[in-house]
Amino acid sequence: MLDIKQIRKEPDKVKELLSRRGADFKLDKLLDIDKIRREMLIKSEAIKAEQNKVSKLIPTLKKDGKDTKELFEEMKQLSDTAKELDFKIREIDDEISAFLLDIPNMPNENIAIGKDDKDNIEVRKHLEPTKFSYEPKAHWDIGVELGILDFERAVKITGSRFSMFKGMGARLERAIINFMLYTNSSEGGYTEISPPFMVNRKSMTGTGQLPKFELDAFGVRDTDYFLIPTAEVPVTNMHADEIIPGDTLPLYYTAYTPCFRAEAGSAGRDTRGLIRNHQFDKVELVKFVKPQDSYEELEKLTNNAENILKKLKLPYRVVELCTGDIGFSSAKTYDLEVWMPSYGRYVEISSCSNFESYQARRANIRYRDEEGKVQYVHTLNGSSLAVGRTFAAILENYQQEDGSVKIPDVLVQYLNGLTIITKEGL
RNA sequence: GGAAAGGUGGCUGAGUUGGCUUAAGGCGCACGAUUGGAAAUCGUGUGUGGGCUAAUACCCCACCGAGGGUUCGAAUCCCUCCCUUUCCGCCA
Repeated sequence: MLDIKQIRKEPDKVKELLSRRGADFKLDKLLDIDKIRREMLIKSEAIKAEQNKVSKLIPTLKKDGKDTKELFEEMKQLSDTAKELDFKIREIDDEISAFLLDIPNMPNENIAIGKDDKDNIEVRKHLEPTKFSYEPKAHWDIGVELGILDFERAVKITGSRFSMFKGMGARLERAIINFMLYTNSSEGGYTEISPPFMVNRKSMTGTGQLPKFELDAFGVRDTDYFLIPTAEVPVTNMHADEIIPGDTLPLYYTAYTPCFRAEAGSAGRDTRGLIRNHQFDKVELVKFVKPQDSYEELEKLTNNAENILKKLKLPYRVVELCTGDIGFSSAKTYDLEVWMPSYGRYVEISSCSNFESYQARRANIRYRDEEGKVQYVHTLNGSSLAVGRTFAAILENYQQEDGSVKIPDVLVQYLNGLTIITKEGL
């Protein structure tokens, strides 16, 4: 969340930056109730100071046999007044905190101002879109024909927007995960984490999924737990309510998890194949860094994610998201988009963001700097990569005219030397 | 899921017949003294959040797992919840 002190100090700057997202957040109302709160707080604290003073005198008064009845009556009055004030302050606190939790992060000042994804900026490109001498097939056709994907049975077992990997499909998916994790830990220096796949409400709030986007998440019945929509949630919240020793920063983590998203609003788009499902696998990168390093770290993290695509020899481009398209908690985001022949365009496969102190403030993640001062860390994360979409991209970009699919070189060692998936080979 | 015990500052550990505790003592840590240097010893300091403020200076408020309550006053009494440990049950 945003810093209420900053909103007080430079309201115009905050308003201006937030307005670049294309919405109005009524900060004046927030500032009004904040002012009332502080006035009441000063009164309440003055009363408590008085109570403390008197309390220290009472034992002596009693010992001297003085009559304290009148004093007690006075103090009772004060105490009641303080309680009334505190009750109102608590109400305002709840109101302020609900308000702040619903306000998104301020976009970084330097990113492109825009309305939606049409205003995003292509930063760079790697490899040309794959060319075919025949009409390329979509991954859902390739996978089903090879018998490595089974959508019909997934729908039978669960429902629409679920998928199932079979035989070499399941093995290929596992190979992709292992390749990503291994590359991230051995080359990127990320520590591998295998976190819980369900988290509590506090964790979902810490990273920004709640309270505003509760409908997008799957809750677990009769509990207050949620299936994680991304490993970002458990891994970022690892350090919630902690003060991290400054000399241990930066911290790099990578985690493979399934991800569960209800995404009620997106029904109707990308209805076929692996692109938009309620459950998908993802390998995530998460960083905790010092504020002054966070933008350099974002570049490095994006490069780490790109590195996976490069090694897989998949054509992709890097897009800088404009102010109208960045996520709720993000200050700056690069999307990696892979070439998807069936779509005839690039499709998002990774999203790398710098959240600055926004999540750190929500989740209370701090560190002690060189001068011993406690301050909020900056958090970052990015997918490296979404596994289902990587699977789809491999099928589509590595497909052969006879319906088989070549295995990218870097994955061969994870498949015991297998170089091609054919129907006969199953 | 059942039973019991317990959650105190960076760690350890007192305090639970409510008020000389503004949380004792010890360890650790930081600085200083001592020393040729070190150890030992001695001294001083040692948290987080909030308010006020130019201030990361004073001062004030809050915090003994979390949240309520009783009281002039709560680490201490009451209620609810969470967690930990041990034992039992169930189970991969």
